[in-house]
Amino acid sequence: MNKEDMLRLDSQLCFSIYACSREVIGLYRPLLDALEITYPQYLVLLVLWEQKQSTVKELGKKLYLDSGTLTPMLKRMEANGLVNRFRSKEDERTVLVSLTEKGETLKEKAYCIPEELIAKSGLTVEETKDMLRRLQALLGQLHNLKD
Amino acid sequence: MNKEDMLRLDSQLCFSIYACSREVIGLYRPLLDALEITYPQYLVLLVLWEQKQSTVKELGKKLYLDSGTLTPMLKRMEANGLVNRFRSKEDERTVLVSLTEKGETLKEKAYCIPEELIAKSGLTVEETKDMLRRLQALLGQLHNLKD
DNA sequence: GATATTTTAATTGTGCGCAACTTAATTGCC
DNA sequence: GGCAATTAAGTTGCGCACAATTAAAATATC
Repeated sequence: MNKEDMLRLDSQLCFSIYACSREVIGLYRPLLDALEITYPQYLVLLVLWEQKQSTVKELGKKLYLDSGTLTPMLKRMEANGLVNRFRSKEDERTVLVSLTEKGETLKEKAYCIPEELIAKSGLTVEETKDMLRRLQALLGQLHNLKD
Repeated sequence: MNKEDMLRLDSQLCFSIYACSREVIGLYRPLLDALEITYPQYLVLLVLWEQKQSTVKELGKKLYLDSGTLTPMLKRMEANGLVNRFRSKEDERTVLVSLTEKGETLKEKAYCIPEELIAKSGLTVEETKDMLRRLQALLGQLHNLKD
């Protein structure tokens, strides 16, 4: 395979990966619009619906985002009444993030999102789980490559 | 599967898809930094290296980007001396984008990108092609879902 | 126990991504 | 030909991403 073909292959891969993630976000958008949240905000809420409270650092680790992204985003979410932010008493450096009543309640409306998307995609739950497994394997590989 | 488990599955999928595309871009970043271009600019150049000239509309179709994203990006690339932009004579609405000498030359430096990444990933060319096929199939499915 | 190092958020600045809107050219239709 | 509808870019405004820097608290080292 010559270098011209290699570059063409790279180009197709770059296009596909880029477009895929944006298509997925585009699928969620109308559903998330109904909850008046964005996709990254949905990710934060998904974490908080699981564990009620988190720190900025922990959110960053789970979502692969840094404070430069999270701080303004969490401030917007606070302004929209979804979360509370306050400094930890034990360690004044860390900021704790928790759900408000409104943020908690939003979970009820969110249950329909995976249901609608799975229905729309025509995938079975097992097929979806399999896709997840492959994605997570890929993510693990990618993460290790950075060494 | 109850709705709680469905939401958990959705959450893992959302995290994985989001993180994957950002990890990939992160892999390219150091290589693209050397060329002083960003990932989306690399995508534009990949198109122009293939066909020398394109329109904003055509670029948007290939990269799934609209003029609100492309116009300022192409202006930055023009300011960096990578591309020329000019209105078509036949149809004054359309803007043609072509490579400058500098943009053309950059291709030589870009050949090493797919080589380095394939080497780093440990994948064979065949495995990479297979991954591309699966990605393109997924992209096609996703695109059809919007109906 | 004072000082250097590390850790955690916040801030600043640049570049997308996209919705909504505007402007200007072209096409359709009568 | 004249006018409405369509099409292609551009503009505006907001929300991420992320690099680089700063500020403040905690920890390590001596």
